[in-house]
Amino acid sequence: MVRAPCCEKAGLKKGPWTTEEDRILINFINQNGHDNWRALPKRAGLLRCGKSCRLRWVNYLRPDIKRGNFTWEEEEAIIKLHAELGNKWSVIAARLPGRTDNEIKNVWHTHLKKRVAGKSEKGTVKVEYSSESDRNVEKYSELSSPGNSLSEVSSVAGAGGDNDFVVADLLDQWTEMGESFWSEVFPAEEWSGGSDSQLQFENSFPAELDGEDGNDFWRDVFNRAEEFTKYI
DNA sequence: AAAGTGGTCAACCGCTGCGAG
DNA sequence: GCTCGCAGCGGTTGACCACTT
Repeated sequence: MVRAPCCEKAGLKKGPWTTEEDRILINFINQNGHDNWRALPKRAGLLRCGKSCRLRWVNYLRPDIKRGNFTWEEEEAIIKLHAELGNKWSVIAARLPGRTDNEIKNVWHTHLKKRVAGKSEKGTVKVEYSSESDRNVEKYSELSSPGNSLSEVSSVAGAGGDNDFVVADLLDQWTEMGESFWSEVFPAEEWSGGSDSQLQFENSFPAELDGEDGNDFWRDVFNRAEEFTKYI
């Protein structure tokens, strides 16, 4: 038996949403919720299929969506999570509050994939750094790329004898942080900021990892990563 | 200034998993 | 246990924009 299409094709609008349609959808969901996407467009008076409405809401209109460029931390988180989970965009998105699976998928295909591929090509890549901190950032990111997943880094570096403690310490701290950080639920309002959203992200790290300026943990990781790279 | 090229991102398509009957 | 309908997911497309030649 052939399943009926998700919506009748005739009479339903496709393509970019207008501001008027957005307004109607937002108003309707604010008043009635979205318990039934299929019935929603009819009830709201929209000439769209339920799928289209859902997508528009989830990826664009939801109030807790964090707009703007991805921060470096977010990009590195995506790289790390992708190395662990593969193309499970919705799972990755669930761990990056305010970001959508579609957005993450796009950013992966547009730049992160190339970044990772470039690094794994020969192990090292010529990169021009605008500052010393950028250089630390690059070194740190090498540790978490798919070519150097944490488990692989561990096994490779683990043969280093006396230097094991450096690796183990770094990984322990990262793992500890990872478990609590990624599973922690952040209130949506903390993520719905405007131009200062990066600051909000930085300030959202668990308190135990947070230093005087909120970035001591990351700085420590970068410094340790730099030290770590001497041994590999 | 115009044409060509590449990057970005919103949106669509088709498939899958799951719950209800 | 089976079928159906639905929401959700990941892959892909295409329009738009910026940059280069």
